[in-house]
Amino acid sequence: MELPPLIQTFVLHFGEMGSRWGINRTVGQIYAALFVADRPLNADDLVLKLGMSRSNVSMGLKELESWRLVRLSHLPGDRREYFSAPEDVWQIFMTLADERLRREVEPTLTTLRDAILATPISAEEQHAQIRMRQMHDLIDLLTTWFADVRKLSPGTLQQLLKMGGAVVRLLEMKDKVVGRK
Amino acid sequence: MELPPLIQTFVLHFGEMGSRWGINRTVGQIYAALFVADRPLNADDLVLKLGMSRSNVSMGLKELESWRLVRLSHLPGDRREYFSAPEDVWQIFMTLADERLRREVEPTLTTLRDAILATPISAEEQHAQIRMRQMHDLIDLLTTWFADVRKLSPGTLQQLLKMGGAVVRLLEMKDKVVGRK
DNA sequence: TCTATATTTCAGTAATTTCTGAAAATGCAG
DNA sequence: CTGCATTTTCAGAAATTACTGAAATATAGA
Repeated sequence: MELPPLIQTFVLHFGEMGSRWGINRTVGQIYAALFVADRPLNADDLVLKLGMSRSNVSMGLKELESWRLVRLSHLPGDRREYFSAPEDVWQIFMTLADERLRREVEPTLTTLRDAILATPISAEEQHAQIRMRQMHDLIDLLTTWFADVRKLSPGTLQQLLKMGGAVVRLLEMKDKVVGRK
Repeated sequence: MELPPLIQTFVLHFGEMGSRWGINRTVGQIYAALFVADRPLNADDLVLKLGMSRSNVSMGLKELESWRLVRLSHLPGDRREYFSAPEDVWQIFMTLADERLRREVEPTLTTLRDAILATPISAEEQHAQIRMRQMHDLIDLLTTWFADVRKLSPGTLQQLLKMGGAVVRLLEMKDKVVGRK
């Protein structure tokens, strides 16, 4: 692995984290290397930097493309493809969240809905349905909230996040003004 | 696997999801079975329901205990340990979030902070540090926000989530009242 | 204490996932 | 077209992770 020590630590850490998140280690390393790079990198750059096989890099990049986490570009007079991570970390986070929602959360909600709609044939199944509905409602609440704040401009969203729990005081204020109990 | 079809689908789905999240398939199945069960289950119940070895169940339960996701109980005149998932799905979600923060996010923040504090020995490292700081600040913003709303009562939090992006209108209202531009 | 029951550990095996080199496919430049 | 640079595919090898049965350990009650 041909990387400055500071970057190597980061790349290795992300490899480990990747494997804890169902993304494999080398894919994590590739993304980390692209993320900190000061210019787009081609597949051979990554082979050199990360010390893995060409084919492995190719598969890793395909995987990252399927997550919409990399940008493709070309250099004049160079046929090779160059890859980079988006500049805006906030956008990277949103893309990641969107993909996880689509790949994991949505299928789970579908499974839950189907099970909830089925006719229970025993008390055991009836209780299971109650539990599944609780889980469904929680996931639904969280994803609906996310889809909603997702639409805000990054600036507004950031402002909102910085406020944290303090927004509650505003709610109370509003209730007082409007006159709710 | 000795489970009613409706429950079996749920258990299998959770097994698959578990393996996408760095939690292994059988641990996911065990938790799913406990989650929907209408009474606490002992290890042998799980062996019967899920068709896996006694030792595998034992290891899975240990893993779930380390995530603080199961409750232990005993039946009068029965030495065996009985396991159950907490009643409150909201609490389960919070525990999961807390553990993931502790195990994954905090070590990542530490790695990032260390790298940011190091002295860069090249332009490449200097650029990497800028990127790492961007990532650090985003993760820090999100975790700080979470720690803050985490303290709210489930009721208040739920109310807040239901509002979604609408809270922004309140912020604007406040700014108008207070007189900010 | 001893015994019976329950749980955990762990070494070996099985299953799965990751990784590689070689071959095939792609696609641009001439 | 043809030739060459580049990327992708894929079958097998390597590495990792999961799972099991058997043995060890723990513990409640007699």
